[in-house]
Amino acid sequence: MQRNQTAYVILGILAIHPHQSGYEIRKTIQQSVGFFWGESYGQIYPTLKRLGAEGLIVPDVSASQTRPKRQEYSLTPAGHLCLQEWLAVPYREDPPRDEFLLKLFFGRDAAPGVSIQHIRRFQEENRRLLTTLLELEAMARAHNSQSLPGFPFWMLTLNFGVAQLRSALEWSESALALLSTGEAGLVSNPQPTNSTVPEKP
Amino acid sequence: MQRNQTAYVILGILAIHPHQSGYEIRKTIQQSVGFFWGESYGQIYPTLKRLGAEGLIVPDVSASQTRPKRQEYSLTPAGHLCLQEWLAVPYREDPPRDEFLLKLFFGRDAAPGVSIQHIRRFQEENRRLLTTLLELEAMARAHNSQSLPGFPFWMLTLNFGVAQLRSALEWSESALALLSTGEAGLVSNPQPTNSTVPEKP
DNA sequence: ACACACATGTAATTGGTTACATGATTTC
DNA sequence: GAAATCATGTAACCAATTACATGTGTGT
Repeated sequence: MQRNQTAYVILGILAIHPHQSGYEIRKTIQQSVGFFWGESYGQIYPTLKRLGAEGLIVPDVSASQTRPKRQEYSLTPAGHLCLQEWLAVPYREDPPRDEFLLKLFFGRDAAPGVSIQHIRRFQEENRRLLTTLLELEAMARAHNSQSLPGFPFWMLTLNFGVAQLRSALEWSESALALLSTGEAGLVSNPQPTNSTVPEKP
Repeated sequence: MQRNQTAYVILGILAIHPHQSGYEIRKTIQQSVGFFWGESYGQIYPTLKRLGAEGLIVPDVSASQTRPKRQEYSLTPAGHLCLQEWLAVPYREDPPRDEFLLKLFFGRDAAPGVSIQHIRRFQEENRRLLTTLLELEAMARAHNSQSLPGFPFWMLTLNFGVAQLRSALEWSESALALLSTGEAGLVSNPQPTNSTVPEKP
């Protein structure tokens, strides 16, 4: 097996952004790959220790300007090599589990209106996420970036997210339309129907 | 806490299709919700026992025509109620983890060509899955179904899958285009470029 | 005779979340 | 001086996969 995924995210983040502490690494993860990857402290701190013991990262001793005590780390050459090797290995897709789709699939056995509610929530969350991603994209384009060597890859994943969300939102409209004829029932929350899918500006 | 997801899939499957054994339940899962949900035997058999002990399902005693010894189960009224309650609870989305996107994101640090390889594989797998789903859809439409009360929900999830896959495939084309200018490197496997995205017939 | 699909299960391990414990620093 | 956020960590728990063990029936 040997799937230490957490370790590799940390290596990858440190490769882009050296001298970060566990706390910062987590924040960076949330802000950059957050929409398709998450890590908890309970996973990060122990892994940081382990990576240090294996010589893949080193705790920064210098530049003790840090206000509260905190430990920053950087990649060693061995760590960078390790990251590169992992990147070359075919990706492994872990078994998918989408509770939203599952509940929808079993919608026949749900009380009337339930599935519609789920789809509504799905829509709202996807809209929210989509606007976040579009903002991120705009910032990235406008701001510095561009010339950074990581930029195209970062854009690629962003574009992927945007494309998936748009398609999910389109689907959700047709899904609601389909269920409204026949389901309906007690459909609360008519909602001011805030526009529809955000478009790129 | 309290997310017994496995238990609910089993209840849901038995609600649609009673008198199934653990082995069959697993097959049914793979064939129906397989593209967004998976279960292993190590999870199914113990859960079956537990659900029996809780009175949510009953082992079928009758109709012992089954060639090899095997235990079939059916929902009890309590089990059906339990399923309904669970369906009404807002879905919980578990933290996303997409190793493909992660490796792509760190593509800057990969050897040349690596990211392209990943995308190629991604494309192939999505094409395969898409054709499978389209076949399923065609069968479902043509075949019996239609009138079954579960049909619209089943279609909804299928349509979702198809939409997501199409959008992913479109994205992958543009991604390859983007990486080909600059990456390239030693791009093996020029591949006979088997058409592109399958269209609906 | 051999292999493969049917069929049921258990044990070990792991990957991961959650909750808890603790304390410093900033901001209101 | 209270609250929020920065910051690091540990322990308990759990869901799930994997590998193993075992045996029957079917087809070649």
